[in-house]
Amino acid sequence: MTTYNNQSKLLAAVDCIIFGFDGLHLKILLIKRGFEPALGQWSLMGGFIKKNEDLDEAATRILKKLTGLEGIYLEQLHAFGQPGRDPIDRTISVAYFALIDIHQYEKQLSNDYHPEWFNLNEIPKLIFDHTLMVEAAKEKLRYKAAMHPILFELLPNKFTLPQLQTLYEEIYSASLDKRNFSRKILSTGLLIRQKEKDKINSRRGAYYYKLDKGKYEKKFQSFLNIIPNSHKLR
Amino acid sequence: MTTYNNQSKLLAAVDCIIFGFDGLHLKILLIKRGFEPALGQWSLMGGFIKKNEDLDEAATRILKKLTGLEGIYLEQLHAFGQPGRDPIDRTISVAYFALIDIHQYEKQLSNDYHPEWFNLNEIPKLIFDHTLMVEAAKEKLRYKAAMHPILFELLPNKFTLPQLQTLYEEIYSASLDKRNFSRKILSTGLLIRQKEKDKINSRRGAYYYKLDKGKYEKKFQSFLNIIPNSHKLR
DNA sequence: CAAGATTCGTGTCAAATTAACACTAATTGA
DNA sequence: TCAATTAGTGTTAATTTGACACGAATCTTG
Repeated sequence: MTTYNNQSKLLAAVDCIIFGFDGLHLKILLIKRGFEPALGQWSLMGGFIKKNEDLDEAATRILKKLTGLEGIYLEQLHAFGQPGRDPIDRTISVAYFALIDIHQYEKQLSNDYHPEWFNLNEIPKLIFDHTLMVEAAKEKLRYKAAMHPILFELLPNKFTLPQLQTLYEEIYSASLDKRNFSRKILSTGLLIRQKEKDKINSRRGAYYYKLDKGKYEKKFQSFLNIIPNSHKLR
Repeated sequence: MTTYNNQSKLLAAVDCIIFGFDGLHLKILLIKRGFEPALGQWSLMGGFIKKNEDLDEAATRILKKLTGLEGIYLEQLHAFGQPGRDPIDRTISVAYFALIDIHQYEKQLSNDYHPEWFNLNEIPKLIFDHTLMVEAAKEKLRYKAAMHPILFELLPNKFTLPQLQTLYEEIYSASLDKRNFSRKILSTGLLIRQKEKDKINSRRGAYYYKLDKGKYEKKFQSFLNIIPNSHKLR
């Protein structure tokens, strides 16, 4: 026997939950589905896995197709395989979540997909089980960000501590003490203060910081405890 | 258009990494593959996903087929989809990991699969990408157990603190201070001390404990910090 | 150009948590 | 009954955490 007989084949797809942060709110990028079924309805960006493509490759390809971006933080989230989740044909979808700097994205809007950013609490009805996927992605992002220095991926190359704090506050719907926050963040040693200040968002101006890339790679697995009592969440 | 034309279909499978603990060592259960290709080689227990089956269902079915057990801790680990990972036909496999009480298993060995338990550091060469899967499962188990009270799943209904400590020590290749260990574990309030003692493993005997199931469900998300400096691991 | 408004940046202290550490108690087997 | 083994427990010092408030820098406006 050199084939697997009698096993039913099915379609395999990838869907991407793309997070961005506009300085105030955490958002995800949705598209208007361009083909039947559910043409015109809001959907995650996705696509079928090609014949000679690995899952990660497929996700990277799809992310690039929508955003034009490469070298993005991308992580496999979960495989979804309910029979009937796609009404047309049995399809397993492997969901990925991506964190992008929303400003890099905005520069190049040229798409057939009519993509739009939605605040997390204003997400429209989505096709299939995409709402489930988004929920799972939100949860995983919160889980992971409580322990790993991951949220930098949502900010520009240079960012300020107030920006970073706002992002944490948005993600955890919590307000944080800025003295404790900066103490914890700076104690990781991951940030390098720049000489320039951001004078756009305040009169006085806040120092820009950059990630220490070397330490970032090494320390990625380190656990932060940015959110006081984050272990009591949920 | 009411079908997805021109998309290539493929096979979808589930593979299970089954962990057990014999009181001394953490082990995984492997089988001798019963069909070509790679007949007779060591492999994870797995199977194709059926026509009307969800992924979790498939994993549950496969776990039951091998161990006879139901109601087992089972969690999706990762989807593996390298083209060519199965030399016969393009197959995506969704890996699950399971934690079982090895003693419940031992009671009923009656299998065509010739299953055997292997210590984690004595795992033989496995087919396809199963070695990768096992590595990922080990890592995830260590990650998760550092923060969630999950290891009880590997122990019998009644267990002693020394047993539990040995399990933690085995998983993290660390030796722990038993005073600090018991303080931390008991402070979760998850354990209920029984009146009987385990007189098998020591002369003096150690109290048995049972899980407080109610609190366990509620507190599952709680973060423990059993391993001092677990955040410095890896 | 002075006064007011805004937001940034920083330090202390008390409370809680953590890690390090050693001895007595219970039981069995010789 | 003595020796050997393993269980069970408490204190202290160090570290980490959370709560808390004010002066500094800069821009705007009158």
